[in-house]
Amino acid sequence: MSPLNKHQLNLIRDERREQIKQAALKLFARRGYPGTKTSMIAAEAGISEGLIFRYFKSKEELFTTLVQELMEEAEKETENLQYLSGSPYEQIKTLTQGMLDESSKYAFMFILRARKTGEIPEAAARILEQHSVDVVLDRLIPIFVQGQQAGEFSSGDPRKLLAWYFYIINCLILEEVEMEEYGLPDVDFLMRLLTNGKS
Amino acid sequence: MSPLNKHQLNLIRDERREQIKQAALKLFARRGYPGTKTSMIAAEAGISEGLIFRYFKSKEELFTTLVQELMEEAEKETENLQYLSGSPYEQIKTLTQGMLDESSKYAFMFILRARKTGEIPEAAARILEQHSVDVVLDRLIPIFVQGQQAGEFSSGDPRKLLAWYFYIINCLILEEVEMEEYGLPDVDFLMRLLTNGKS
Amino acid sequence: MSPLNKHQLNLIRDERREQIKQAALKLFARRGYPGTKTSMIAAEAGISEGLIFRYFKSKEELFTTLVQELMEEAEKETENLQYLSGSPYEQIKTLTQGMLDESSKYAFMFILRARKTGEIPEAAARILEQHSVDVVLDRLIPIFVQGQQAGEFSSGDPRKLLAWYFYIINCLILEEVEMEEYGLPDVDFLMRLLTNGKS
Amino acid sequence: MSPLNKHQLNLIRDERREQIKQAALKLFARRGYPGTKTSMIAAEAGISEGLIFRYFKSKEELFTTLVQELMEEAEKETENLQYLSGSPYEQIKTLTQGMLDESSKYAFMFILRARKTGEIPEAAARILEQHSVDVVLDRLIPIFVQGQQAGEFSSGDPRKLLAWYFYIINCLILEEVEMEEYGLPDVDFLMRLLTNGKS
DNA sequence: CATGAATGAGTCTTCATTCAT
DNA sequence: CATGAATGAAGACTCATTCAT
Repeated sequence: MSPLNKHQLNLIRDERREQIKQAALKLFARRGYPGTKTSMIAAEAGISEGLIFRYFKSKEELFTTLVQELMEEAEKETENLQYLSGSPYEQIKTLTQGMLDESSKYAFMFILRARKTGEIPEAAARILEQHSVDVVLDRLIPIFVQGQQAGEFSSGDPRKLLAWYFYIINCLILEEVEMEEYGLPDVDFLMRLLTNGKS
Repeated sequence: MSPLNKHQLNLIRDERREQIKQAALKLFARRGYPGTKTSMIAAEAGISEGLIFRYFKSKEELFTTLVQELMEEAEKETENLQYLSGSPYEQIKTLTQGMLDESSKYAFMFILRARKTGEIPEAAARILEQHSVDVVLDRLIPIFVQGQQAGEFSSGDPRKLLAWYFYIINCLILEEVEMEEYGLPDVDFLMRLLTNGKS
Repeated sequence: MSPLNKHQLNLIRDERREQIKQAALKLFARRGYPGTKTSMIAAEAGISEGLIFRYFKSKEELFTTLVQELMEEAEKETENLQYLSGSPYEQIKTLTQGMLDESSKYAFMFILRARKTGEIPEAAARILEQHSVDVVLDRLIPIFVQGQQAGEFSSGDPRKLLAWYFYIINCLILEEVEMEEYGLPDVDFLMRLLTNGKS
Repeated sequence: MSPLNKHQLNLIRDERREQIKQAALKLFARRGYPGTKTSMIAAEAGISEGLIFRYFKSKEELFTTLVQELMEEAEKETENLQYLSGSPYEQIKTLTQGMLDESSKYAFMFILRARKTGEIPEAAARILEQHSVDVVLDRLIPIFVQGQQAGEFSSGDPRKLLAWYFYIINCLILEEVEMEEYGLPDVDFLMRLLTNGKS
């Protein structure tokens, strides 16, 4: 009787849900939680405003869902750090490049902004608290120390240097301004922060 | 005749005005124009919400006043760049330090955020347009080139290197997160972006 | 000890009170109760805003006092109607002129506006209710009938004609617009409403 | 696809818009711009306060829209004056009757009040300035003069007599108080202002 | 399922009123 | 007594959310 069978409906549902999540991700990433109006999400997703609420109980749930899923992904990615290959320099560079890459840009931006701004739903805040950032740093320290020993990286407290370095990378991701003239600083330029500049 | 003379009243008015401006500066700097509620400004200034409107016609005027005054100050500061002393490295370092300094932090953050976000009152946007950022960069190029010749700075397009460098400094100012463990990256660390790392 | 003795203080008090009442009368008359801000009254009276409240407990009390006093005066004036002299035409004309006269303009306007607008304090409304407008009309009817018999006024229900006539006079008082070109209609013109136009 | 087609939605929108405009017209006409609260308009229209703002950007825009539309209509009506028929007396009477008629009452009252009170939005004031009232008067003068020659109207400066007459009509429209006993003065009564009273 | 009209709680702003001086 | 700075409750407007269609 119904023109669409159950399976087809599920496909539509999933697709719509994804569509909304993508739109929301981008907007929350750039504008934060309170700065993102549901009307903007609807416009970005190309749907009506009301429809969002058939897929997510509230703006809050939509946001929290995104936090949840992104953190799970991040967890997995963190695991994959061990499979980085090449010299220490190359490994860090690859990682950096990955972070600055268009494809994952909004995911990083979203999480970073959520962390920075206190202004997120309680539930989302709790999820974020469960996932420490330091884990990543810890994994990178051995690589960095190796690089120091190889003379690729400048000497100094590895933890501090990496913390500062990634702090800067994070800031760049968050700001995302398209520099009109020169574009984003390239990765080799950024890596100077870690090297002796001899390379 | 009057219980408080005119002079005393003016002092009170000026003080209140300043108090409101300081509170607003801090909040606008961190949260942007729409993200800052007048109730927050009142709370930060320790006054009632209504009082703001005896000193400023509207939230919009308060914001625009800040933009105006800060840009005038910036203009003056730009003039002072010529009086920087020391080696090129030291000059850039001093400048950087000044930008990251607590005392001027909110001023920079305010202007940077205003520029980045389109979401400011029309009037404020027009004031910002009148003041180019590139002026500062142009003033620094000769210094930088001198530093390159002296071997203090790495070679490369001076304009591009400086643009990238200050872009990063700007991002740091904008983000302002207190890194729990190590604090903000120190200036010598940041300056590695410009040097060969030999120093 | 005090530079002003009690008597002098009372003089000041009375004068100030009168000053405030005059200012308020004018403004309430023109703009009605809610349309008149206390700041306007203060400005019109040339005093500070706060001072009003040393002489009147509230805007409401100020308004109600005015209603009260004006109604008492009106009562007296109504008595005086019997002393009008001249022909019926002249008597009505004199009365009309008196109503349109600058000196009593605001008093009439005030009361008329108060009556028309429901938007006045409860207490004021109750005072107004106690004083019927019809009393005046009733007093005029004999005069008007006399005029009809004398051929000065056109025939017809005297009460209705007078009611309409004064309704129009009231409207003119209420509107008070300065007609640029010709000024307010003059009384003889208005009186045509009551006469045969033969005069 | 959509549950209501575009046409139906437009009907709803137009109807609501009209509903709001009617409610606003009535209230603005009676109470003026600042005296009319949006909550009153909502109540009068039988809708929620917020809904007004989906149809009009602001109270100001709602008011200005009304001014605009009413002035356009007035323009057309002014054109139609030439098609008045009957004797001069009948023509003026018809016109007067039209102005006092229930159906157009609020439109006249609205415009008259807007003109009288300076307290309207800038944009509305500018529209009003573009439309002179004198045009109507000028059109009526020939008719009136004809009536004078025919002995229907009393002699005297036609422009002045008409100005006074319509000034009074305007006042009546503005005041609109329902006279309990006798209702509004009827038109023949008012016309006595212009005639010799012989008729 | 999808739409967008409708609602109401919260923000910006005004204004009567209070109060320190 | 007189001032004007300060307050808070109410009006204008926005936006997440609901719901008839």
